[in-house]
Amino acid sequence: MTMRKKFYMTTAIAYASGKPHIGNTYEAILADSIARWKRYEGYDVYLQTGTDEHGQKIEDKAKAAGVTPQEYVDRVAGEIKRLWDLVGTSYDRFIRTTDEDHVKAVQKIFKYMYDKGDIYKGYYEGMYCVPCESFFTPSQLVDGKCPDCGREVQPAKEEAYFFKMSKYADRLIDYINTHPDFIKPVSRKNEMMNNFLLPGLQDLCVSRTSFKWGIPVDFDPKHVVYVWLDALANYITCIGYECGGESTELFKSLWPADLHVIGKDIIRFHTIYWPIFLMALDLPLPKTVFGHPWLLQQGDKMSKSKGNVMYADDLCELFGVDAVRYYVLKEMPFDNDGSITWDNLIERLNADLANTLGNLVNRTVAMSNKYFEGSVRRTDAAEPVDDDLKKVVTFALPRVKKAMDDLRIADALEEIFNIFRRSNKYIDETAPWVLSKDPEKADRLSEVLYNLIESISIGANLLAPFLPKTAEHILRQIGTEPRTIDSLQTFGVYPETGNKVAEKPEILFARLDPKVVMEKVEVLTAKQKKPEAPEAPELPAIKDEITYDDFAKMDLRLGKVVACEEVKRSKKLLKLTVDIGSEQRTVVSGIKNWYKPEDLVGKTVVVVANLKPVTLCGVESHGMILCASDPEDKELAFVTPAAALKPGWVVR
RNA sequence: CGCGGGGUGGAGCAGUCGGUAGCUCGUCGGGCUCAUAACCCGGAGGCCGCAGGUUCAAGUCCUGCCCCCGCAACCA
Repeated sequence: MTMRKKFYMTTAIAYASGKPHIGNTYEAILADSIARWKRYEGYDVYLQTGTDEHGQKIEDKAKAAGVTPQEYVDRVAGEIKRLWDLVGTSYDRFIRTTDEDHVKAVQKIFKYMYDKGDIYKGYYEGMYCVPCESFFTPSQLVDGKCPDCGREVQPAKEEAYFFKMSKYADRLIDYINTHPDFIKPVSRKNEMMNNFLLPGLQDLCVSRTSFKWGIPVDFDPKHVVYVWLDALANYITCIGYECGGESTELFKSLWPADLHVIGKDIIRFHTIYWPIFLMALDLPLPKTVFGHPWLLQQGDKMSKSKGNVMYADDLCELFGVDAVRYYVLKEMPFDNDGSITWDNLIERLNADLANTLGNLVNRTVAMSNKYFEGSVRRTDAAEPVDDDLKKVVTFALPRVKKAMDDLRIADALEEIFNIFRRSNKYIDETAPWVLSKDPEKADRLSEVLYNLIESISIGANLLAPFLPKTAEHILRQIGTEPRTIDSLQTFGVYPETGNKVAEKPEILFARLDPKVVMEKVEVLTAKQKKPEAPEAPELPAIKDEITYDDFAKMDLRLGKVVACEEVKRSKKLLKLTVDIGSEQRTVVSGIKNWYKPEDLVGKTVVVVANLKPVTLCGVESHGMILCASDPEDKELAFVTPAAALKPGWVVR
């Protein structure tokens, strides 16, 4: 008996802060398709997915919802699992980071790293907001105030645990350089190298005391483990890794992972921190980390505030699971972001699923019934025209295989659909309806239909990993069962005689009428938007009371902009030269998105004249220009006096 | 001069080693009637971002410039 080769793959675990949109769900579909393909190829696949349930954000959301964090994540994790199930994700375990085995395992890992000396206790320095109990780096502050509540912050330091990243950096650089398959697509590899590894890694703060909702450090319970260390560890804890002890057989047989499927936004965590954590545990590194692109709605990120969110359950209800799977798999390029729009969706489904595939199956089954009462029989009445069909059909497997090895799912689907396109053409070439008029041609007609059914059979088998239900449906209609992957390169495995197709062809995918669909979409999105309405951008709370003396500390002056230019290499900064009467000041302001330099020259603005200078993108800024904006910074304008007053006059 | 990716017919993309510019959709015309107004064939539509250079020959190599997008750095 031969052991089948194992293939351990994972998705990222989904952050349980809210309902995931179709872009998030895409990852589950993508991973599932790869998993099913690998299984079909004969691998013993273990697919891991789940939810990431700790962290401040979840603690806050729970508080806002008036429930405990556990209640909150129970609800969201349930929703995520439901969606993953809905789209057919064939996972072996759905882990939750609140699962008891995971929690215990993470505590052991933390302890092990600490004992080993890779984690040490130090101090986290930053600006602290007392009411919020939060630390911020200077860059996170808004106008020098707490970004959450807008109150004063003070320099403080907090006890924290740090991980010695630098210790393993050289080994990691070496690993990445000698393992070209480690980071895919390669463009991401350079990004990581140049931005993080080569400049030198900072030690990473791996514990928090500012919130409670996390895995407690068991030997120092006022700390919780940093969410990323917690989350990344799921890849080993879920299969039974026992730190400093005997891991399960499952773990021993599966680790190292063959493939982590993740979004491109978290490549850094998976190609830098995760491998380094593994090195600290003396575990081998995963073979490939695939950072897939994003699915965008009309080129925009989906977000609730934009009101353009599409959810997997809505889409499945409108179009069916396989249609949704097909779209996201097909429309996603390898290293560019894909896009989903209602129009595209409808067009794609009509053209490929309804027309090319659905109609092919339908007409073939209909002809079988019409001409032979559904009986399929091979007659060997071959003609040269058959050769190209057979060639295309039997060559599909190696092509699909190649595409899948490169993780090019869209290309794989394209190859499969070539079978169906070629088959449609074959019908035209052979014109069965003409053959049917000549009783002498009955054998030839039978052979033509056999060829078609065999082609469809091979195509359906190839399609199964991507569109499982559809494949099954097709096979049922042509009266056959799934077959082995190797048999797909042989034309004529479908029984030569005695099989029957379904008596009545069923519509595989009905053509969609854009008008009808859009009406349903309107209903859906209207429903979505309603509860959103009260959530409209709220104004920040009024800050704590101050005294007149506090106010008087500020020196506000009118200034006339005498020159203005962009700060090069910056995205938002303008460098202004402002005449404030007594002198000319250089002030840097982040308003490039709203103003062009020439718009500002000659304008009178209000300058905070006694603000401590700072350097921004290499330019020293002496002061600040007062501006007003909405909470989301969509609109912004500088403040100017109602009459033409002189530069240097005091504002109070 | 921070790093990297990209600009190809209306849309979305391919173009490996430089050698007549392809695919899917849409569009126009034709064909067919087994089928879900579907299927098949054909046409139109591209100075392959701009400007130079190397070459017998460049979308493909080199140089410069413009624009977009990631990542990094700052919205005082």
